[in-house]
Amino acid sequence: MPVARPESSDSRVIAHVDMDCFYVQVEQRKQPNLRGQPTAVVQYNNWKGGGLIAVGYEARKFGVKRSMRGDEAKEVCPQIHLVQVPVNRGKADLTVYRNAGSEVVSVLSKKGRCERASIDEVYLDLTEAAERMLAETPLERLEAINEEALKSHILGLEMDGVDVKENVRNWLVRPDADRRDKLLACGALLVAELRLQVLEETQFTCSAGIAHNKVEYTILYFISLHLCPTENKCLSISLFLGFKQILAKLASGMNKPSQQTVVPSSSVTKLLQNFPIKKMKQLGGKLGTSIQTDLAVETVGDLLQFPESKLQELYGVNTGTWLWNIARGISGDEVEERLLPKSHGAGKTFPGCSALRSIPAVENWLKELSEELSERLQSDLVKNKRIAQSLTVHASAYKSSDNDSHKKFPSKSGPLRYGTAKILEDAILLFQAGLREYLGSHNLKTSGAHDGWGITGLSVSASKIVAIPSGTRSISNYFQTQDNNDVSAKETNERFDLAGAATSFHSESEIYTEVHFTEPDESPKKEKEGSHALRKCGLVDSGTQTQQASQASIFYETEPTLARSMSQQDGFAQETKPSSSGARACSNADYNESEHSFHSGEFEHNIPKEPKTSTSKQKGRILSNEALTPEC
DNA sequence: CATTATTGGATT
DNA sequence: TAATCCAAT
Repeated sequence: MPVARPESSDSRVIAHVDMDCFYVQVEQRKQPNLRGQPTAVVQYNNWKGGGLIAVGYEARKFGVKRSMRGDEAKEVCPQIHLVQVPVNRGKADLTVYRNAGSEVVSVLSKKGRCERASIDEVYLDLTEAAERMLAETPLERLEAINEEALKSHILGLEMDGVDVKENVRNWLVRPDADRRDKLLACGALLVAELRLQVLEETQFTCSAGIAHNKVEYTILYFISLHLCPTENKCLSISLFLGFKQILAKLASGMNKPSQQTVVPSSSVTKLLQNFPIKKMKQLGGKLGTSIQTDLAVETVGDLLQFPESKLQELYGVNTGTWLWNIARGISGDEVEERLLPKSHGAGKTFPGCSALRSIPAVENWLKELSEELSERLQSDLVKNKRIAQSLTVHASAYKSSDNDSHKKFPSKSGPLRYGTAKILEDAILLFQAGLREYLGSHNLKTSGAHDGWGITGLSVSASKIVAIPSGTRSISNYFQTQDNNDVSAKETNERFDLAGAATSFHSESEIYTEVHFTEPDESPKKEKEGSHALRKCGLVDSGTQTQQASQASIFYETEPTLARSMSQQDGFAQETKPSSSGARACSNADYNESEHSFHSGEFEHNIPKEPKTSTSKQKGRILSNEALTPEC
């Protein structure tokens, strides 16, 4: 539930920066010939042309929409360039976009507190910078104003036809403005600079809103979403909100991306008055719906009539006050300093007939997912000196036999051990625990026998990430929860020596850092599993169960970067891959969405991936070719 | 079971 | 801490 933080007469300067059709921009930077062309990014091309996850502005003019299928997009815009999301290990790989997002963050985080809100969005708290600017340079005497700042849209500012920029300039430097407006004006200047800097350093354009808190931004987001593409929508929304002039103005500027908009507090009340309640952040779901029905409220303005006490008794004290404040554009939501994600996850869905129906099929996919996750954890460790402590496996499933077919598949989690093989091993155990519970009394019998169940989604994620304080040589201290008995700190130390052996080298355009972990003399082999924490959780059945503390005991295996992975992983694969042809043959679900089968010429292929030589993958290719049905 | 893949946050 | 749900993009 939303929690209200007491806060009023808020003079912060909060900006929200949102990349324009980010994935498309990333692809266009990679292939500059796509610039100016109608372009969309699509993933998985073998079913109805794949799903669009980003649509460029040129393509939007043709009515191409996000989450159309590639085929539909082609229908309305035959010239469209469809770029595939990179596929690795049989699944979409968003790494390039994550990295591009990081580039942007590193520019935007220079002027104030910065919160990475998603892969392509950040919040900035520019209060201090704005105050400084105001103190140093009284706006009235500001000579050179960034051209970009002059293009700002000021909500509520009447545009009397003449020179728009002059109008904006006047607003920005208006001597009789109150302090809060002046701060916003400074914010607008700062953001203009930042956006230019982003463009210079990354070649990406972005749009931004500047307001006194996070909530006000919601409005901008709504407006930009709905006004952006077409004139028609623009008109209807304008009428709907009753702000024809302002919004029309805004809309005309929205033709091109790369805009910024200021929300002076004087404009907030009017804007919120007719703002649809369901579009407010946090109210898009059930709470929003119940407010609509309980109170017959359609817009934020409608909420104003209800006293705080009434809202509190209906929705609880916290949510009640939160609502009361929101209706008045008041929000104490802080911008959290956070440049890095709090968790990593790799997942894939297996819709329709692609559902996984055998344990080996599931294990194969868990392997792919675990590899990706491990790679990302490794990179996070090296780049950011952070360690994840918890591993979670989620699945969704159906059960056709039992009438109870819509039972939820339980998620399972436990301590995370580093190393691809360890992660896979634990992921499999967690999955099996989930499956047993899911199937209840059903005995899963032998590995391949599917008893009317199917897995329609799988994901493996890592969370509880903690930083290793810089200057620390050993990390063991940062893992253990108080009770640790059988794995001594000393032993863990021996296994992981971060600062000790870090070297870096260049490779193409990227910089990799290689960290050598010291291997324990006697490698912890299978026997070591007896002490694994999962056993303690009862997730594996073993007679020889060693008593084990619940601490996150982490065994680092050496993780070199490129070439090595083959031998090691293949070795492991053989170990874990329970069955071969038999079980595989019965499952067309095995690798049914591999990247090899696209319709030639229909897509702009993403940099031909180097043949990822993995035995499992090759087997998968062969299999999927014969197992693929036209629809599937 | 065809809006996928990820995130983050809150509740219990 | 684990599991579950919800919301957002």
